[in-house]
Amino acid sequence: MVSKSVESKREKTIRRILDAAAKIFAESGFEGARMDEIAKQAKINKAMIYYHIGDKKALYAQVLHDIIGNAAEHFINNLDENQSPEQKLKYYINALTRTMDQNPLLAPIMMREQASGGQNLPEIIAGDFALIIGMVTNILEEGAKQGVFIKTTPFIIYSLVTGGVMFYKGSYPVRSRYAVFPENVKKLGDRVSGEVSSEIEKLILKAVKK
Amino acid sequence: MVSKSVESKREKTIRRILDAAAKIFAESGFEGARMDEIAKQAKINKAMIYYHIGDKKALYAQVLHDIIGNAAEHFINNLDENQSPEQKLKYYINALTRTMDQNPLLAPIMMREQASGGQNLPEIIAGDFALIIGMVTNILEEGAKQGVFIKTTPFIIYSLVTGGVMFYKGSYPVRSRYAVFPENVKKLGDRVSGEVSSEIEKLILKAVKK
DNA sequence: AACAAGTTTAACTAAACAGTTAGTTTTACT
DNA sequence: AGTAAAACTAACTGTTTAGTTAAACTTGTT
Repeated sequence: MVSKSVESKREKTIRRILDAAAKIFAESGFEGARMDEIAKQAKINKAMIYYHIGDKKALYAQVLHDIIGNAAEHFINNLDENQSPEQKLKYYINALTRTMDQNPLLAPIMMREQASGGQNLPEIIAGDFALIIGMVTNILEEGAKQGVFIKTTPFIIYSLVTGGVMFYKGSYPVRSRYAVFPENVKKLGDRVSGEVSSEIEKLILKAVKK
Repeated sequence: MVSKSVESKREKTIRRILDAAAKIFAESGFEGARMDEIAKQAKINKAMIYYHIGDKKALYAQVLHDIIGNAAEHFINNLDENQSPEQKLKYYINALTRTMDQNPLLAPIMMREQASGGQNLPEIIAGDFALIIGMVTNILEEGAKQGVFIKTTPFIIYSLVTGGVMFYKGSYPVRSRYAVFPENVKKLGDRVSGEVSSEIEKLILKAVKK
């Protein structure tokens, strides 16, 4: 039988590996990530990755599930069905920005996954995305039915919000690296919850309200 | 002296290399791209890349300049300064979507560059982006000064539009691959100019108009 | 035709890489 | 204390990769 302390040691090693892997995959992408570098970052022997988790693909799938799967679940479970469509749409933008700030690796990993056409995206994760898209679609259709929202293509709204937030946050390293960018851009940070979220909420609601 | 026909032969080889490289870099990213695969795709000997252009980094920089630099220039030169801020903002969205459709490699390459924090982004290309951001900023500030637009953070509008368009277009392979996505999403294509552009123009203008 | 400059090729090298293995230490349980 | 399973380590292997080189071919010029 496996005792508690052995279990916790195992879990600790796995946690170190997954944290390091998420960081390296976010920085360098699947192809750019080096197993030796992940091991070094995690301060464990490289063979431990193969022992506890598996090869590079298995490790990547695990990282995706860890980061995206949990976020998606949290997202949907916390939506209050009794709120108005306006409030729900605000909730979505607010929850999205907070999730992105809480896990800064989400934006780069999602962007890379999209750029590669989802070559390494497990179907379960695609299902998580589908749930969120369905949620936003319902909010917008409910609003249109109630006559508070204009008729829109929900996926376009979803794209503007999700893509916009990812773009804003993801552009931070580039914005801050190069001196060529204008000062009004250079003074912005990488935080999207808070003021940025408020402004996006206002803009999007103004756009869709009847 | 270098004659016409030698020159055209040289140019032809370089063109083959750059076209192949753009495709492979878009599909696989900088780290994922293989010099042998680019050579095979271009139907030339791998040594020709090093002879005519240089190493992998130089090739990537050349591809970026070819795709982004030209687009950015075209963008700014075609803006009609005599138009109203509303018309200019519409022009920007319209030009962006047409550029994205004309060059399908732009979206994935830009997304990867952002995800990597611009690790391989030459400063000249960053300057091209800065010009476009400056253009959008001017349009929005001009509109606000004239009292036709509300006061906004221009870079947020820029992010919503650019990120939104890239997200919509970039998500096409994932949307069409997996059966889990709802039908209202599955029926959408990857084209962003035309109907998608019109709807984004309407939404964004509605959002920023006083 | 002879030459030189530009272009192309196939074969090569050295380094980096994912993944393995045999042997060692740690842990939990009796 | 003894033991067996689990966790770990260092050194290794075979392959893939970016980049090179020397020799051959092509083209324009005299």
